[in-house]
Amino acid sequence: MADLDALRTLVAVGQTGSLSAAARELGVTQQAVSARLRTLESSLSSVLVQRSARGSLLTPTGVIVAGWAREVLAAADRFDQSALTLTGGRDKTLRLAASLTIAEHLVPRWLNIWRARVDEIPGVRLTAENSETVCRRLRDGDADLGFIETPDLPGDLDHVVVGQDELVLVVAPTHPWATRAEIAAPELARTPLVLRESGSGTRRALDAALQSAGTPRLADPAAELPSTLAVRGTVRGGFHAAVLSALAVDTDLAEGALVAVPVRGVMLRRALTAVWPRTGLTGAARSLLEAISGS
Amino acid sequence: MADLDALRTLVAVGQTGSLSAAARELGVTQQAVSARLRTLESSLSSVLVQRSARGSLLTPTGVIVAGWAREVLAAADRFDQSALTLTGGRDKTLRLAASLTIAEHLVPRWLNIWRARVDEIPGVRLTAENSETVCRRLRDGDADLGFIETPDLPGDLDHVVVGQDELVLVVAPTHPWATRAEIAAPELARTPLVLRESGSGTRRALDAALQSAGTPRLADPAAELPSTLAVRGTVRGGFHAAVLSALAVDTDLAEGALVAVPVRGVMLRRALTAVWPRTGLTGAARSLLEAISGS
DNA sequence: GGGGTTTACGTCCAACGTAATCATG
DNA sequence: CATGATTACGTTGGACGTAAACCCC
Repeated sequence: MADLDALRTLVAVGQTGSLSAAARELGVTQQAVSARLRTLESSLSSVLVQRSARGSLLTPTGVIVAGWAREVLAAADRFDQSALTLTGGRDKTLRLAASLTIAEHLVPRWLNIWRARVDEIPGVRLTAENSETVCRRLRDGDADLGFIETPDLPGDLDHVVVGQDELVLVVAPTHPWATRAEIAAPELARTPLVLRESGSGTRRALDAALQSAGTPRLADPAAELPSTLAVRGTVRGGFHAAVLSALAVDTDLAEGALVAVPVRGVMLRRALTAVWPRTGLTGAARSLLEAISGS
Repeated sequence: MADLDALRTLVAVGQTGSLSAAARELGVTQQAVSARLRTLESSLSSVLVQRSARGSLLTPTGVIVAGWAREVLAAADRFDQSALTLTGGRDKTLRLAASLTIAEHLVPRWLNIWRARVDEIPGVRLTAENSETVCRRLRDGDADLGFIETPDLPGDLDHVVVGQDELVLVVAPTHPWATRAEIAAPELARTPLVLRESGSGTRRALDAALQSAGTPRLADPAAELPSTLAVRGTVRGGFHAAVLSALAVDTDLAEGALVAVPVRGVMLRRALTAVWPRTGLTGAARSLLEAISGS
């Protein structure tokens, strides 16, 4: 609805107190700022800026809209920061290889913490792939540090546990299970769920957990979808339940779009492990690991 | 850097598993989707989608980028939701009037909770103004429910406390105080701070708290700025400290862009109060209040 | 007169839709 | 041959910069 440039403009006006100053900061003409603002104001049908002959102030409405805008811009900045790690700098960059869930949710967070603790962090290049590939890259010297979520650790690499990932049973708020206090493991196992294709890390972890809890094997899935994204979408539709990483659904849970249902009789949890070659940690990798574990 | 439509497109492709399906969902031609995707891919210089003659799948990189994109889109959706409350529907809408900090940070959150708990919430119109104006609107029948953060409650309105707002002393991570265990109230009072103009609610609250703690009056400010936005920016510059609402800086604190320093010897805290006319609460207002307090 | 702002106008690029082409199961 | 993707091309609208005018201390 509202484009990012318009929001950035509003915030700049709020910070500087003048359209022209905001224009200088943004590197556009003052007229462009004026135009952007009027477009934004009309699209919200609210007056956001009190213009005057010597400076402009945000109206009360402008203040709160600018506050809301800051949230969006912060999210966009985080995206840009994360995206930068895909291409990475040239030399002296820290090369990370992480399995999907970790690369998506945890690595950006860790890099943020690292940035806050260390004055100047080196460039980072992040690649996302499955656990076996992560380990192969480390052996081949194509990566300095890896993160995996499988229980089976390779013997020829050093490792340390850096966190836990919990799997949670989620349903839409309208689903019958949404109001259940808990679901017993066997009932979960025999109910058709929305699942990733077999072989996916999350599905293997669920399988393994149920098996070690002694419940019957998983029922045939209600649907088998190629991505967590698609699974989430289907669950929000309201007809089926799924088991997903807590990391993947935490915002949905916080917003109330999905509901977590406790499962009794099985430990749905797996360790997240950092791995690196026996030849040792590079300085940057060691520094990052320290930042992660110190948090 | 990346525009929202491109991100939306990527997510749609991930959910549907095909460019054409995504195009239908987005209401554009399939060619447009193809073009958007290629622009995005080249701007990130990464392959995000594995195209094939019968469907397309996200690459591992595509999966994590789509995940990051979802965060941005969720933030944008929250913005749109909040922005809707500025114009509001027509009749049967709940008219809220809130002071700035509450309107900016809390009302959107409360409405989300309300939405999650009640099947269908009515339209909402939100106006932001200072506490006196909020009360006047309630008396005049121009609003159904108000939220204020002043300690002085008008006697002719009903009220209930709905939360607490904490004021926190914040500095940049590079500021000398960033590593201090605590600051004593008198030291805070005699240090020039970055403040809002006198008369602002936050400044009055700080003044009152220090006074009731028996410390000397506040020193002359290091700078007097017209908006919290500007104050935040100056503090991030690193030279000065400020006292701001915890609500206004929580994301900065979480990201490590600012550091909170405990203050000893003074209670920097104020109640957030819902107020409404003696004539009673409307049904919608009562329902909202219940959702807030039940959370 | 020196910020600060708006109005007017011409330019240009980026995004889209139509149409034709290619690939695959 | 139906489905899905790309390439090619012409149109257009929105966003920007230049220029001129206005307003207030």
